[in-house]
Amino acid sequence: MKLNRDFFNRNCAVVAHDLIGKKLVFGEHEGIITETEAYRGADDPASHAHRGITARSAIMFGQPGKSYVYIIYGMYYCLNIVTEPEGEASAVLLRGLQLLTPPLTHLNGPGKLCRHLGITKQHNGIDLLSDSSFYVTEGIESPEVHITPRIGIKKAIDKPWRFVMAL
DNA sequence: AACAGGATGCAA
DNA sequence: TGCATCCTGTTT
Repeated sequence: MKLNRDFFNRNCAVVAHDLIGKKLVFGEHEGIITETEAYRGADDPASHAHRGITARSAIMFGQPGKSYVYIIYGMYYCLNIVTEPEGEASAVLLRGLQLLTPPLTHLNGPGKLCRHLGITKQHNGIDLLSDSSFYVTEGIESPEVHITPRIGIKKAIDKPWRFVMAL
């Protein structure tokens, strides 16, 4: 059962928490989401949307349930899902995936995740609610979730907005 | 522990 | 035009 718009139309930290254990489908690839991070807008210095709308960050202000793909350090793609009502900048970064399709490995890190799935900038702005091959469905019933500060950033490292599924 | 690789956006 | 950045693989 595909997650509906209301699931993403909530506070990004709540969505990031609830996405743990859900199943991501991307073409032939399927996997359980094991690690996420929440990013907000003006109140979050670590977010691309911190300084307002730019060509890159505009999607974060848009409709919840859409994909946000950006290039980091010039070579890796990172996959996010837009959350909160239109006009409220926020997104959830997908950092970890337990593959259900070969090679059944655990993808650790947003760059590796996108590289394996074949996600590129052409997958930016896709509506996961209306796409037939790129979406999120129910997965594990009640996974145990660990909450920690976000990693890989230098600002706002105090906010506990990283969510990891317990093994 | 340091760094290369190199798109993007901001300050200058 | 310069510099920092939501990363990763390779080399000290």
